[in-house]
Amino acid sequence: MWFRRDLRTHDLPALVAAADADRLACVFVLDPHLLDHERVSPARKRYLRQALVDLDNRLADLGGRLLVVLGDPRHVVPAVAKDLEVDTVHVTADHTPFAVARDEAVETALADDGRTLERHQGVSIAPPGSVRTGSDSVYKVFTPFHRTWTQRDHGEPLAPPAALPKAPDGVGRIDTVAPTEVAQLDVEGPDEAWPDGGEGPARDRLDDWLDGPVDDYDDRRDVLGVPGTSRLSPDLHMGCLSAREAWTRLDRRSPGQDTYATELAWRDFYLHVMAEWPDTARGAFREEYRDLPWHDDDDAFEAWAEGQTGFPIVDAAMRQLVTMGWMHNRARMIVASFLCKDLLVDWRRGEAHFMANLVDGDTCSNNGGWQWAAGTGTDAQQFIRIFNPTTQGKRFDPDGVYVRRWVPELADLPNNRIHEPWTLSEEDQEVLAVVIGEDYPAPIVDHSEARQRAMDWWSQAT
DNA sequence: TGAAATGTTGGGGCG
DNA sequence: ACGCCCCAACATTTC
Repeated sequence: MWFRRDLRTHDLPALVAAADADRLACVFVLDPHLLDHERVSPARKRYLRQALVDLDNRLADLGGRLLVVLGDPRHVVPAVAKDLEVDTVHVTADHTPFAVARDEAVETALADDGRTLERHQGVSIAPPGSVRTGSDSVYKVFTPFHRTWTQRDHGEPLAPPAALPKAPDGVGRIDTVAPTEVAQLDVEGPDEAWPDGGEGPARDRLDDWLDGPVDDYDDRRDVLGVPGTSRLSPDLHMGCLSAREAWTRLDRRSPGQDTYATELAWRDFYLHVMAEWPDTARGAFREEYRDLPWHDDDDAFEAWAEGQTGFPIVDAAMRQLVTMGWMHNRARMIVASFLCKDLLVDWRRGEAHFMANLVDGDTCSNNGGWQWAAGTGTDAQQFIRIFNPTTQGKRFDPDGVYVRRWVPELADLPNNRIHEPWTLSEEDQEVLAVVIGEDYPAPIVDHSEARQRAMDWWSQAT
């Protein structure tokens, strides 16, 4: 069993199948890719380390253990398979272009020695490609996808195996590192802000979520200053939770549960889109938007990334991202619109910045969300969708709780100014010690001018 | 899971 | 009591 982003024992078809063998080794390969500072957030490394320890403990309870091997899986997996003389390597199929290419390479190398790579379902709720239109194509629009997807029987979650087979002889010869000793992932961070990784903490979070908060999801999911969302995204991304189990355990007793189920469907949708059209990982889903003349404006990008745009709601969100490794979904939409429309910076730069900082950074969901914001994706509208950061702030952070938390220099502003501090009189700026341009940046763009510029740019380019 | 412009409605102040 | 005006709140249309 080769674990990747399925670090759990519950509802894991690959593990159930692997547990049927006479002998079983459980392996995780720590790819140098997972250590790249430019691409993987510290919160995510810490999560991964804790998840490996948790998984090792769980496997131990079933009579197994987790072998953590350092290196490139393209070499490590075939080599370990050879050393242990295994017939079959079981995996949970992953659908990003990177994962698909990696698995094909491993499959080929295994086949050279007569071994098999066996893929199982388990990242998404419905297998990619299985939800199809009447004309037998993959859906490009969410709403009809959702209709079909909801009617589908996704099956019942599987229990963990009762026990695991003995390890193969020769397992002691494999060069491993104990899960508790993976120094490369030993990252210190603000404990209260970073989620603990692993199936144990993830299942606790799911239990707590389903125990009540999910029923208020409909009303509270867009309120930025309130913990009204599930916060399960890292658990689902790393596979410490089965999305299918989360979905199955909803009993639809409240609008909140229905709305949450729809969010799980969005996750499946973007995964299905990526599996079918892998080029979307590199550029616009819609061909006509692949060569838009985005502005290569480094100063604007830096101001955005550092939370120094002068728009409180944007700056709050960007600072939350860097500190927590996480950002509220409503805020993700706001900052994405700001980067793509107000600043006209290529959405792929924002996508990469998110991937490098998010604890949950998921290729499919992140890409789908960015393309939604940029207007290049499956949901492209005839009109150009441009968020007004001030309006969004007033609507979704009416009391300024979110802004005050993440932009402390604005904490003393009254509610009716907190989302547009530049409208304070000079006297008020002095009194409140928030002089615009000194204590807090002046807005780097005039939104209404930027909006017009974006609309002109869009009509020129398309 | 948009924003802004435009249209409609209804309450309150006032002559 | 009534008409008129203003304006906020809400709905619809347009981009």
